Amino acid sequence: MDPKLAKELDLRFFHDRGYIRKSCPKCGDNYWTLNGELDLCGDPPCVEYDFIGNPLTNRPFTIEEMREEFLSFFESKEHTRLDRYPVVARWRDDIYLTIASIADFQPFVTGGVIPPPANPLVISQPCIRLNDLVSVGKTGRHLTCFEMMGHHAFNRPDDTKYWTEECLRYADEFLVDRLGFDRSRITYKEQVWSGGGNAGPAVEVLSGGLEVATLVFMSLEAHPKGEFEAKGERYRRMDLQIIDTGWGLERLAWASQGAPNAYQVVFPEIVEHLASMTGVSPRDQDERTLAIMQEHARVAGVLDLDLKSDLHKLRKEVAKRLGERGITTDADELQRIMAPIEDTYAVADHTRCLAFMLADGVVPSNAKAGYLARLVVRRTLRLMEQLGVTVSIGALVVRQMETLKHQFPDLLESRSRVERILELETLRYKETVEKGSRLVARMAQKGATISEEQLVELYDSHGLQPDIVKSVAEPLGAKVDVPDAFDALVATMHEKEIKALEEEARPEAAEIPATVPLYYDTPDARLFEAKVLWSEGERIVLDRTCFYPDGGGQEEDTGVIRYQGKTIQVVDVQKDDDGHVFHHLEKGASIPTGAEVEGEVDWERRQTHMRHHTGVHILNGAAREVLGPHVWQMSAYKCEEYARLDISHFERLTQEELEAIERRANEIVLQAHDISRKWVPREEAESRHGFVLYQGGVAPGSKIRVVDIGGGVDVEACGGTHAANTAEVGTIKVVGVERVQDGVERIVIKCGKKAIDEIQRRDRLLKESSATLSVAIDDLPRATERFFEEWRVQRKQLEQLKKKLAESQKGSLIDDAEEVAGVKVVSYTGPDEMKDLLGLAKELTKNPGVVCVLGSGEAGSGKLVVARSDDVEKVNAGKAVSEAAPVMGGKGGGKPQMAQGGGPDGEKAEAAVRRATELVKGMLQG
RNA sequence: GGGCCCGUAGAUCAGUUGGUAGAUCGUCCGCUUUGCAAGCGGGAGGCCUCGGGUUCGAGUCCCGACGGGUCCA
Repeated sequence: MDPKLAKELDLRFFHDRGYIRKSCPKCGDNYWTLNGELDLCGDPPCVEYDFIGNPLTNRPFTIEEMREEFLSFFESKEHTRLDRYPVVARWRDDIYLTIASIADFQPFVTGGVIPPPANPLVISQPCIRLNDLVSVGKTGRHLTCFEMMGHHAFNRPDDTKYWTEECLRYADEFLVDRLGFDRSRITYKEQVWSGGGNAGPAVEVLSGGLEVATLVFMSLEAHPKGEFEAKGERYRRMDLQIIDTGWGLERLAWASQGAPNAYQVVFPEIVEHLASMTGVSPRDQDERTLAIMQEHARVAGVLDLDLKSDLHKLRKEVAKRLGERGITTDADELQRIMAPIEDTYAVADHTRCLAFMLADGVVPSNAKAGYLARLVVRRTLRLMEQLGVTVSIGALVVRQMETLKHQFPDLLESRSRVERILELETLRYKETVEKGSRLVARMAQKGATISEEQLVELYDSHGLQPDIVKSVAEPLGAKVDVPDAFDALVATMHEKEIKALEEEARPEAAEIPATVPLYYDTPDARLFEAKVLWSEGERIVLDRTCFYPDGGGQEEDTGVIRYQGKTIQVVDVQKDDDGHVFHHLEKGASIPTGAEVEGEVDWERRQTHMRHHTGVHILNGAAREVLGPHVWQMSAYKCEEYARLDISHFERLTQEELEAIERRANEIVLQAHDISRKWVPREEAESRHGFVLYQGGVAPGSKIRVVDIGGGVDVEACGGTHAANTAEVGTIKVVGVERVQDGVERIVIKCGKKAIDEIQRRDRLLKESSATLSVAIDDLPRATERFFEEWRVQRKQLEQLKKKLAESQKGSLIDDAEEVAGVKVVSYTGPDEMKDLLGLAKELTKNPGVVCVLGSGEAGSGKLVVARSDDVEKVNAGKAVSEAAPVMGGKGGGKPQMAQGGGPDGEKAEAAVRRATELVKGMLQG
């Protein structure tokens, strides 16, 4: 640790109260304690839990009590209490899920871009971390979904709240005076924290072997020449000094109860509920089992094993440790006792995780954040199967919501949607397993073993876990070898996929001032005068411009720039991160720096873009109204020809839903709502509209441009060009839907004139079709159906007629055939199709002793078929065709019994037949 | 955002250097049986997802679209 950072943790708090600074002989970290006899630092794996059966507090707290205790304590210290943020980090583009309380305030508050919503503040933030998914239920402390309680202070040079000394005093007062912790059982361990480009000294608060809090003093930012060093990176002091604390709500409550694991404390109700169905209650067990469970908890918590690949190792290790404590057992017994209990805990945990994820609007999918939800759903379903839990996963998740309703009443609002989603997900999962099982069954019947390679393919392409494969294949008598490190195997396979993305080179123009965008303040201006600030080749930067650069899913404006009487086309407009707008001129053109120019935007194109962009916002608002608040813009694109909007939704849009959305969107157009487009401080916009603002992604900066249609019909942070009133959009016509990925529907629209063009085009198509069929447009569906049906029947009849024809031809052809070496050689040239020739050939060669050479020719295409009865082994049809087809300028081939060929010179078909016949005769005689 | 797999009869799936599309189940008809389960015989049912390309010839090879599945970040 950088000594300069360690010095910042050399606090009066420690010295005044008689703490001793020690170094842990096991991990080498420094820590502070009042207990002079203490040796190890108090952090697992250096020590084991000693609070199990020996609570750290003077009374047990439930989760609710502990949360309230914490929040109200810091309220009494002038902190403002905040409501939770969603577990889906909509305000971030670097993470999908909220993983810490500080994540709520990154990057804008922590980056000093906007002021915090309150200062100092306190919050209990539900967080989701899926990294340790496999450990959940087994270690006693891992949870996918937990509440991180945090008190945060944001100190600026001119406005300081509090720093290290106060932070430690608060911790001491809260733990000792409020909760009744024993001071001598608390150690404070010195750490360096870093993440997301920031760093700072930190203090881990440990007691009873449990880390109950981390106090981070975020005060550094990454800088190559910084004076501080942390974990190999250089950092320098930043203006903002942030108190970032994370207190584990579940851990505190757990420690206060001295329970064997966190799960019984966090969701006692749901665990009991599950136990009542499976008969595996963690409480209701015989003495020995209880003892095993208790010891298991103590030991499992500190073992740092890779559970993914080596659960068996954990069991063996625990069995060994239990032996040292006088309980004789082995890995198999442990597995038998612990697995159902661990699975029960995992189900309890996962369903709570899903309650938050789904309520906050995650739509399960095969990609992105939705994939994480599906992953958890499928894991849970599998565990439920193993446990024999028969209720639906939806019922369990709703039950979780019920138990959480006092603290988080909003969860239940989405109840019906969540139930529907989980119903669909359960169906999908079952289908995947069924389909996969059939596949495995087929593999298993054929061969003896299912290879490693096949296992990986089954998992990777068909979503089948090796244990499912095993359970299907082994009863069928096949062998399945599951490698120990299966997950690692899959991971290495995927490593090869990583490809470097090519960055598009952008010109450097950082030395000049940013271009003033005129398209925001005067959106109706199409003509402007400006000065060239920078010029290189065909690219120029102006001091101001009406040209909208490519961005926000909206294509750039085009138009012309006039200079010295010349009119130069602007073919592309791009913006860099520093606000320079680059105008790309037509090929070969250039304008020198310093020149005064006049620009004119192609107004037709711009207006179309505006209609399409506003149209997309309206469509988004309409979709949210029709389908629900889980609908979220996943991506959007607007160009001159069309616009498209990708939205999250859990099933395919039906025609009815699509029409309802289209109808509502056009209603909004007709209602002629005014559209306000204003730059608003970010925090103000967020507090007024919430994170729905960030439909189109998170915009940077302290001020964001809020596009508000009709005072709330749709409100988004957006930098695009928009109409002033919805009526200007004209018409919104949905022209297509597709499914981009599971849970994401793409709606393609055309607006205004483009909508009319499209409607007219479709009208023309209908008219053409109806004219061809000579029916009225209204009768088209029925008529096409009838025609298609007739065509099908007639095609069938034709086939049968041809077959009969071939039969009747057969007799005369055989009669006329030349006989060579006891074999009848049929030679024929007609006007037939290839298929008919083949049919005839088949008919002719049914009887033994026949060879036929059939041809047909028309201008541009000649065909040749040679076939023989099975017994005429001397003749090789393939050879005859391949040698005769060149007569028609073509090629051919096939099997010895039957071959076909052809060529472009159709008029020479007869010659080809003659040639082939000669060849056949030669074979018969030779 | 990236990778992999799939699309053939109502269903589940075969389809072999590219050479006239098959099986099983279901369905329909007949026979057998007191009836059921079933058995035997026979039949119907296919724009091989669509559009391009290569080829004398494509279900099969190549490209694209559409529809599904799955894994990873």
